[in-house]
Amino acid sequence: MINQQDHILIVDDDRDIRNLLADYLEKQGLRCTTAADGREMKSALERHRIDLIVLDVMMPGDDGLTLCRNLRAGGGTQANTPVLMLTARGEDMDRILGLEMGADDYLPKPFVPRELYARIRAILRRTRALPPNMEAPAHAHSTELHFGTWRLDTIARHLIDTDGVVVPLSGAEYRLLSVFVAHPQSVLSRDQLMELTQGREADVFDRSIDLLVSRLRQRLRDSAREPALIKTVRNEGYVLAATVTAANGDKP
Amino acid sequence: MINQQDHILIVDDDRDIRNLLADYLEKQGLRCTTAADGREMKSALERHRIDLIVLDVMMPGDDGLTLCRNLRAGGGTQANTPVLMLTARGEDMDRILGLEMGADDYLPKPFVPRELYARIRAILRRTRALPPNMEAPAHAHSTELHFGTWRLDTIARHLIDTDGVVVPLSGAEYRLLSVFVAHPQSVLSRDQLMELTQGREADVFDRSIDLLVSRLRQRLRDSAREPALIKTVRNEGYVLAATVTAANGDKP
DNA sequence: TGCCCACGGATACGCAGCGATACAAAACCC
DNA sequence: GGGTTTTGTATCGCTGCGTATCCGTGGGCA
Repeated sequence: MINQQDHILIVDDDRDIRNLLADYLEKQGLRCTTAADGREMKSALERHRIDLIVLDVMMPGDDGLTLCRNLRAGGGTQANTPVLMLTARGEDMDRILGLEMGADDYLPKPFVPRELYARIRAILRRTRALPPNMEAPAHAHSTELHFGTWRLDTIARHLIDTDGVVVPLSGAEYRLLSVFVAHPQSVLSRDQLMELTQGREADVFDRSIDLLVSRLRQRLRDSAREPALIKTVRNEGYVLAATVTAANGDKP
Repeated sequence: MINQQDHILIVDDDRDIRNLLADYLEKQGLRCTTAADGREMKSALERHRIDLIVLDVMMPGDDGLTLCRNLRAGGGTQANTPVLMLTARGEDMDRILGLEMGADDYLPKPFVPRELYARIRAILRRTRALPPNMEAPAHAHSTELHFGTWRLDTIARHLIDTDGVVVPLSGAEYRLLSVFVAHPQSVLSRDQLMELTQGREADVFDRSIDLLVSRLRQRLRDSAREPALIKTVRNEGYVLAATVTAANGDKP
């Protein structure tokens, strides 16, 4: 498969700065997405697998500090994404890096893009190293997700039906299903699914997602004709038409 | 969590290093105490409420690993204090981070103080974030780790099944399994596994990890076709699909 | 209503990634 | 130093997943 690029999300209200930084970083071989405010940032985080966020402190509406704190506190799947904060000189650096905010580094303006790139690489190198086993015992979130008549065991990475029969999943199938259960009842385009499962973009006439959905439906014993779980939305994508409830898989 | 300064204990036999680090960290707003050996460390722990210990591995007398293990096993009030281990590159990183030793992170020398500060912040943030009452189990020093139907005896370095039958492991097999057990449910790439088990980089078409996994699966009586424990994630690596719990191996 | 046609389902097939076995080199052990 | 155990290399075969292709179908439009 391809050399998976790191994906940077740049959040800044100034359009020129956003584009300038994105252009520079892309020249250095990074992949970039931009967002103008907290709302766009949130939506970008839902649509892409982001490796690092560059966040401006000074912004109208929610400022960078607030956004960073919310990100960390939110507990979403991307709550631990590294953050590099862009600050004006003289701001309270300690607080930014401090425990409350939880940024991974900061860069005072003005700066040269080269410096930004260097810091991004440094942070990525650090975080790339294995996360030390912070969460040894039972995970905060649950290990079994119920939807329809199925349970998805997120530890064993397989399905269990009502009779307790285990249905194994391949790696790609598990990733795809994970994405669906993370976004139930919302239509996911092929681009989004591609992005969220593989972190890469789809070629123009890529049908691999269709095929994967087809294989997943077989696993779920869901027919394409009358799908109970994964419904096709013509010209748009697919939807998981079921409610997902979290339950911990503790056995008595 | 507010203005109360975090208090770091630096344990290193080299006086210059101790002072250098303490000065730097104090400039960053942390409070520091230093200790030259295990005895001083113990006494500092009795006299102060320490938030994090920076511990050098290489020391005359008791080395850092021993001190860390004793700290965890001792069961004192500070038995769960986070530990950041300073190591020479190529040391047995998986054991350091592993559940047996119970360090929270390590930093290979040489490093820049800034890096140390960043990691300290990261650890404090993580441990702060944990609910206050879930004490101990995370890092309780234990000689036996349970996962699936197996127990891993980390002293004898072998496996025990439900019937008490002992399955021996070779050195490489044990190291690999330790890494998996220290990072359950996360997909580990071949590069990471190579790094953590051997401390060296993989050649382009190195298949030694595959082979080792295969041998380990045999030991665990886990088939590659329908793996219950070590699952293959195509193009990515392997994942231990089980929860790991630390238990002390005391038998009634 | 009937035709068109684009979209998506299904099947076939190829390839690269992985599993397994055999064998060689290296390390270890009396 | 010879035998044993462990670990890496070479090779072959299988399979998961992607591409190619064909077919069913459903909606738009006259």
